[in-house]
Amino acid sequence: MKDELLLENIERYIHLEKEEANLLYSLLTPRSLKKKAFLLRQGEICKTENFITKGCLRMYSIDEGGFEHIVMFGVEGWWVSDLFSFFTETTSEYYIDALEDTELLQISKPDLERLYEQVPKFERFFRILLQNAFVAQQRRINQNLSFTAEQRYLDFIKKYPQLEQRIPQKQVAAYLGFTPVFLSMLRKKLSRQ
Amino acid sequence: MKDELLLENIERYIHLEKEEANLLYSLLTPRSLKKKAFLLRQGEICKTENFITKGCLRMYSIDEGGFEHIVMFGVEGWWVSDLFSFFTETTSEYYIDALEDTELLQISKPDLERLYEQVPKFERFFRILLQNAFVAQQRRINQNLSFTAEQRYLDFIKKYPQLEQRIPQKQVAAYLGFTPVFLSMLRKKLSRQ
DNA sequence: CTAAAAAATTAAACTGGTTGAAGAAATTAT
DNA sequence: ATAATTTCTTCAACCAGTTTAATTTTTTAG
Repeated sequence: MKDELLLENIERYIHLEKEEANLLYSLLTPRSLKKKAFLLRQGEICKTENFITKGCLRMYSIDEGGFEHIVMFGVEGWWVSDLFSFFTETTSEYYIDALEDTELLQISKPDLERLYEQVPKFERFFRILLQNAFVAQQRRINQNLSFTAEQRYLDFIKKYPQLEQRIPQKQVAAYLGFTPVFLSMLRKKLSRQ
Repeated sequence: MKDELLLENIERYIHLEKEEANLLYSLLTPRSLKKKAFLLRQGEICKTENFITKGCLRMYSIDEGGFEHIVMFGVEGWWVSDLFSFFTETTSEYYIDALEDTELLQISKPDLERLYEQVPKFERFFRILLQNAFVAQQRRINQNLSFTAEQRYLDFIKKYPQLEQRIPQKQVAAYLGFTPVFLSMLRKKLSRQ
């Protein structure tokens, strides 16, 4: 049932025969994460790509001053992992933890490479995923450069209306790049108008 | 001779037989761009991936206030294009122009797909390219969130020392996300210490 | 259900970075 | 070479967003 989420996700870009889908599932490992549990910590190597079937993750760094900065959120239907660490097998600078109880499907690097070899189509699929992620990031860089804090917030709630309801405001602030105090002032100001 | 730059670039990730390299070159078109000439304008579709053999390009947006924001630079050995526009064949929000007289090798989308089909290794190569670009962007997002303007500038000159010499300071400011005036003040302050 | 902890609000003082304007320096075109 | 244009610098007034800290509200854990 929730497996269908992954197949839907994939079939948007490539068509899979039943055996190919079966091969994929034979290589995936389900995993549950309780709220606040870590999937990855700074200094560890990210060993898997992770597809979220339920729940919500965030990937973030902690700066010298101890402040958290969120580089990405993930919810149902999204892939989340530190691709740099995963691909290069070097230690990660990021943490990934669960903002809600979360269910994942995980694939390891050797298994992913096996998959590419046996069904080259998958290499295409993961390239397309990466393209989409790349484009979303580019958009974010551009918006961080050209938008004010207020514009970025309005764009965020427009783009992820569900997400804003699900997660604490301080996480939104840590994603948008300003303080929770400032976000609170912003919201007040916007609600008055 | 400068063709070798591309081969070196590719051979870092995949090994090419002579025929495969020949096929690649048969699909590449050289192009020259005079300084200030446009490779892409907002509203156009980005028809090619572009490998720089000489010179320097920037990809940027112009906001409502008329300010330019640089999402990426490219110099010799780099690939530059609006991947979103290229992949989806939709109009671009960006401009790409030359900061110096520039020489390119271009490949069109149909030719790239021909290349993937005939030599699937290339799909791997371009996926790796995309991975690297993705990681660089993620790093930039994280730095924009966690670093001050001064830290970002110091990181920039450390990471691209050559580039800072080659391009006007105002372009550096448009990349880092602050004003040329502020950059000038920063440089003065840093030179005093 | 209650206590404890975490998150959100408010206000005031403050700071990093902007704005506008004017002159100096460097680059470009003729 | 010279004029025209673009870029860089400097300064002072200004504003968007931060900081600190106290209070209230919401969430979590037992």
